[in-house]
Amino acid sequence: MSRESAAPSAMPTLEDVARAAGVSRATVSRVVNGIRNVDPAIQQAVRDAVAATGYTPNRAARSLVTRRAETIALVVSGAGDASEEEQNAFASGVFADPFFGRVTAGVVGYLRPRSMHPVLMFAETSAARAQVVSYLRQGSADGALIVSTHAEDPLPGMIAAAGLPAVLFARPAEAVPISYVDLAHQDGAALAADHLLARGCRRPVTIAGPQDVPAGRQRLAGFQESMSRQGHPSVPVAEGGFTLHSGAEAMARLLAEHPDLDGVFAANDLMAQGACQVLREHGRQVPADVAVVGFDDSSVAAACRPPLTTVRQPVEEMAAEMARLLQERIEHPGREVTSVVFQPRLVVRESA
Amino acid sequence: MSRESAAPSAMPTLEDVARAAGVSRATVSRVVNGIRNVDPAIQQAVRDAVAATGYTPNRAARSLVTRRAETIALVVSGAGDASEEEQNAFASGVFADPFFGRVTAGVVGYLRPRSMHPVLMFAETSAARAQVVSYLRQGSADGALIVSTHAEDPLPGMIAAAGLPAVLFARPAEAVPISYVDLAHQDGAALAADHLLARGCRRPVTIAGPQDVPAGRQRLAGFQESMSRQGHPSVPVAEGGFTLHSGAEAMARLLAEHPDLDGVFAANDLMAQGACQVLREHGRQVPADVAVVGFDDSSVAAACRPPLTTVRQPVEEMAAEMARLLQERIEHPGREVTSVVFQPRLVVRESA
DNA sequence: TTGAAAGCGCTAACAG
DNA sequence: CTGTTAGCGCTTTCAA
Repeated sequence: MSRESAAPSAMPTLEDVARAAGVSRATVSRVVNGIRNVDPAIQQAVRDAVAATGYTPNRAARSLVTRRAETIALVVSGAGDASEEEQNAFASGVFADPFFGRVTAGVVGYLRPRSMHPVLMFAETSAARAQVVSYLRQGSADGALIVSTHAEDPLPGMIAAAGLPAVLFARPAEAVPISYVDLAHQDGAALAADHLLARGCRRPVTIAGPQDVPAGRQRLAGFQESMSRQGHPSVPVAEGGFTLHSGAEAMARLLAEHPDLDGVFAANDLMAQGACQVLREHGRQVPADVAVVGFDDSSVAAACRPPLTTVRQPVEEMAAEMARLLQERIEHPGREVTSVVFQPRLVVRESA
Repeated sequence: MSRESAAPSAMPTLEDVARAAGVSRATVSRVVNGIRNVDPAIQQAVRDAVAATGYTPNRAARSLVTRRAETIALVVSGAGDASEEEQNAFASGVFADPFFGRVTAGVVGYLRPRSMHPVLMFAETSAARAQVVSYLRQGSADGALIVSTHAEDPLPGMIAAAGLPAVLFARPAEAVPISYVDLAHQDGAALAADHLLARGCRRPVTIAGPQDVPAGRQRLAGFQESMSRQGHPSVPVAEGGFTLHSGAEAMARLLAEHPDLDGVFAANDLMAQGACQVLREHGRQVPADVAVVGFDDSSVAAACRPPLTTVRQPVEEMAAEMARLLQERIEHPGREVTSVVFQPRLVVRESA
């Protein structure tokens, strides 16, 4: 038999439990919600009745009166307006970067112990962005955790304008009254510069991230500044797009123009991995001939050959903090927005 | 000013719109839900009122009466009972495999045009599994899309026993009255075997997936069977765990025991990539000295050096089909469970 | 400490 | 074609 019993229609309600326990709905509600001032004996009776009936509170009914969905949205946002095909590519592409998996893990790590689960949304088109706003306005979620992939992302502004609770990963390009968590990217890049120089690099180059993304700009600035302060005022730069492929291409360009380079700082691990591949294909040993430092300490850093020396961005902790900030904001809508900036640290492996 | 206006308390209701339009709640409800039989003039008046008031239907209220959450759960399930630390590792580890990103993309691709969004849940401990069941029983989601990482996963059984709508990715180890989508793994592995032999391999070996996972077992069986039929009754096997690292280790073992090998079939791309790394480190050229075929056609296949010849598993389409089957099941609970098996195909790149 | 009663915002008969 | 009327299942004053 592959026919299932129609369980849903038989779902017991508070009323059923109340009848079974010989008390009122209100009393059952109280013990279910752990409110004191209920006679221990009755409390036990209710608990038995709950077990006997297999009662589970109906979330919609509860939300209707509490005005809380007990759900938050995790939205991966982009800019622009992609075609439907590009949309799907966006969704798979996003997870090709281990970064988002870490964000997810951090968010779930915080939410789950609190019996909450994130609703996953992508917002790379104006229609999708409108869907996100409407989702929140419907009360389907109490707030949003937003991870933008572009600086000109209009979503934070839309959310702020609608007065909806949200927290961003990374400070937005233009000031918006929304809390965010971020990393001291410049400090991290400086760490990379210092390490490269300390191990004796004479001709450093860098594969920068996209310069229309704050993190990309800041990492480059931090690297250049530290280098410049230490006698390397103009380090060759090739811009990549935070992908493995773009990192490989950038490395090839750099190699062509500066064959004598002996150290490279890639603005993320994926590009560092691409750089390592190209370096090897050009017969350069890493780190013997060329030292490579990445950024993020994502899963590819350890998997890369050789394992990548990199700047650690504590994504999971940052994501958890984001969730915490959001919850705080949902509970206390009046409070000032507060942001948290994490400090990176260098993780030395074999590539430099 | 960083204080936001308290929008939520002022959310307009159907009543407000009705008053503004000079009609009844029911009429407003009708036009909002696109039900015919409403005078065009009134329809317009209502639409204007909706726009004027900025009305958005309250999801909880609607769910309460329709008994539909319009939400589905996407659960990544495991077996066993991990510690809290392992739990977080599970969550990040899951997304380290591009497979899950593709599943997510496929699911979202189907759901989004229907204004639905998945709630992401991990279920690798008994407590987490209980949370999933309770989440569904609460009516927080209308059904579940389950992707198991282990064969002994008890979740499908629990879901089936509770009579909750669900669809699985991959056929469960023991029969459970739940629909599933799956791939003809054996056929795919046979494709790989044929290709290896066709290009002249004389001493093939294989890096199998974990043998406690059906897909792992089936891919090995399909490969062996096809090989055996073509004169290679006992191909050397090393078992891996579907991770890059395990693939590298398996390759090293195989290389040590069978230095003359000239072709390897890895049961997934990640392991194939690990194999390529080890092969290169041992001075073997791919594909000149050793041909390598992977499985999945995940994002790493194209990124690998050299690009991987692999067996394509149309994960996105399978995931979308899963969502479709679930929706069907939610709408027609009485119907028989139906499953769909997809056919793999070979994607030839450079590694073989 | 407990119960009665009033909704939360919406949909869905059922009349008209 | 439109309005009236019941609730959906739950929380929460307010009395008792």
